[in-house]
Amino acid sequence: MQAADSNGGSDAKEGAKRGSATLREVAQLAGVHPGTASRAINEETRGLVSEATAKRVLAAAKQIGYTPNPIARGLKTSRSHTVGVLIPDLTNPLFPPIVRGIQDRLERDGYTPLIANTDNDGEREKSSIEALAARRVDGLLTATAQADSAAFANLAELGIPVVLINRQVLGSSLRSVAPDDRAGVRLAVEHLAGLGHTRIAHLAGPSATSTGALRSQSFEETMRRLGLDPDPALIVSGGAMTEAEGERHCREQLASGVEFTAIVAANDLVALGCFDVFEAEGIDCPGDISVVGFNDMRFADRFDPPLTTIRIPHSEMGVRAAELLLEQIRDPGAPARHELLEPTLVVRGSTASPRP
Amino acid sequence: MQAADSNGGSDAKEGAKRGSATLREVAQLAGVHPGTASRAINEETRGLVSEATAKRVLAAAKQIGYTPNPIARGLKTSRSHTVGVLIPDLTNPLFPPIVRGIQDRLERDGYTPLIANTDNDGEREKSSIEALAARRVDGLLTATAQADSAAFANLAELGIPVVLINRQVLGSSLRSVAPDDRAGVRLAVEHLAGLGHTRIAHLAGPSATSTGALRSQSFEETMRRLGLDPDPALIVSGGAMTEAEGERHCREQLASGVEFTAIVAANDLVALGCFDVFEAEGIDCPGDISVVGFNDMRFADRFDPPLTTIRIPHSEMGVRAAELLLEQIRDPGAPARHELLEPTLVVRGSTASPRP
DNA sequence: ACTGCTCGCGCAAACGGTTGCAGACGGCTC
DNA sequence: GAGCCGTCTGCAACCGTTTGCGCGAGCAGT
Repeated sequence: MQAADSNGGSDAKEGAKRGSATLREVAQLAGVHPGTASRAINEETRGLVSEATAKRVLAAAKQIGYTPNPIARGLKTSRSHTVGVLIPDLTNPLFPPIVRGIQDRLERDGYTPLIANTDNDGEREKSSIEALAARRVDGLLTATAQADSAAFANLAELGIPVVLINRQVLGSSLRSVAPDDRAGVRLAVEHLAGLGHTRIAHLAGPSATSTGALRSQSFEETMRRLGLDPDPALIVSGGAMTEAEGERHCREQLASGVEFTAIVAANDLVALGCFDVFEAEGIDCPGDISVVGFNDMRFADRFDPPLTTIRIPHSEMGVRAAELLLEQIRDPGAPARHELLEPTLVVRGSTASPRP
Repeated sequence: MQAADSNGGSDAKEGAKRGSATLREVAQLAGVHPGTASRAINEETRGLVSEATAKRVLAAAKQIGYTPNPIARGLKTSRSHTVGVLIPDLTNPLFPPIVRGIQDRLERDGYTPLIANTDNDGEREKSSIEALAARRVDGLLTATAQADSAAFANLAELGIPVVLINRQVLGSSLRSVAPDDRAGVRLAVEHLAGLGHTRIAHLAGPSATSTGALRSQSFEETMRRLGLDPDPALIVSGGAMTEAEGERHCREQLASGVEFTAIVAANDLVALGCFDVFEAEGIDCPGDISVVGFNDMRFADRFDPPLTTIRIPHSEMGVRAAELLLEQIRDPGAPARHELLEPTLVVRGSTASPRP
């Protein structure tokens, strides 16, 4: 600050401090070669220099507040210590906890997530992947619903590790972590059947996603196993898993005239859509119709009525996904793994026994 | 370990494609010098080469699928095209829309956000800032409540632009965008007064944050202006703006024995905390006590009762913040600006006239 | 035809680290 | 005491782009 020596350029002296010191400066201060300084500073190569030198270098680094420049390092090592995270929409309450889990786990290992929203739009997804690849991410986590598998195959070819979240591509070598959708739906149907329901409808998600497909598949299986009729007329599928689509499907189902006393919704948002038509049509939930959701997203306990749903460990899902990816980044040859997280039933106010 | 790749060798051809082609290769293919290729590829320097050459280079680039390596570019230009985003907790429903706005706006200009959660912990905040600085972000957006202003001053000194979200440091040169907290609370109080309430309590946030301070300040002012008594016994402040703290404060307020028929909560989460004690104590809302929140976070319309609250344009806030930052990155000399976003009152089911 | 321009392009030096290679040095064995 | 070996450090070549500098060619002016 004190312009003691310089002319006017109060800040332009001492290398301007911009972005802190360089390795070269540290080396100079410690009286060693930059290469040596590099080795001393890097944990893994520290063993290559004498303890005394290491100590001296570290002290020098500390003294002038040196922080390694990851950009420069990345250029040489072609490692960015960065991973891409693809999600449909951060605004969907399902994702923040997942992302949070990812961030926390990644941070521990010095990795930084680059988050991109795709809005479930194939084009956006593709361009996001390209952008991420251009940024030289070391890996990719993706929680998008329908993936252009071509794009991912591409990545795999480039040698960029990928792990899928919340869905899986069967038979592929892509690692994944997802809730046990089948088990979850099983829990839901059994709960409803236990309450005495026999005519249960299913508002399924898009069958193109493993989430949608698995859940409706499990729905049918469980119904059958319990001796109930998985009437195709009671299953409507295809739409996105949003409130709007839930509302639409629920309305359709009601209009079809087929009788039912309970609904297994593809997820909580879809269940919320049902609530909307109930409200509009004067239907009592759970009196007239019971509903169970899926995900147990935040505030599910505060809706009117509080939503009975299937809880999955969101944040843990993020953590595990991050771990799988890290593992794969370090050892690209590791075998593919598909991890399934156990769901649990959370009974609240949206389910009850059917009227006799 | 990585003996995996040696024998199979299927992928090791053609330079392994790892991370796509380099500028040098493009240049070679186009028959020009790398420097020329660089100029041709870069929009801004394209004018320096002949049109014919540019065309040839671009074609070559396209042919071999060249994508510039931002790491290398960043090393040379000391621009990472990356900005840090500091938030307390992504899991707090207030933030996803803000972040989404930031992402969308930044993306348009080729910038990528690096998001870090601080959990309102000073230590974490400091280390996050350091980590972000180490990654050489070009700027910083921060939505954290209480900021160690020293840390930010530090950044400012390093020449890293900062813009504050959802709060402001008065008199500082830091740019900021925030909702007009005073106007918001004014709306809330006027609404309540309009319904006939005279004894209105305020569950304030921490006075150390501009959000908390401004809101409670405006509360008192408005009460006074309306000729109502801003009884200090009706104002409790200090806690974090969470459900738990809201619950605690609400319970305290009730226990104090001071009469009141309405509550202005510091934000929606605090309001939710009130709902919890109402439920536990058998208090009817809005029958016995009216509540108005702040933020109109997602699902505020679905609570029981639907929450009357002050809506602020979250996503727009993110967008504006990003714009301010971009502006400042490009022109560091630009004057400081504090932007205030207009809030609106959203009347729902948690407010009603007091019992006569 | 010669000077003086402008225009396009090549050249090479960065940016800040990492890393294979080789040499210096000291201690050990025989 | 010579040879060998292991340890530590210096050297320099990268990694992929950007960019200041200068040179040669083309062209107009006189």
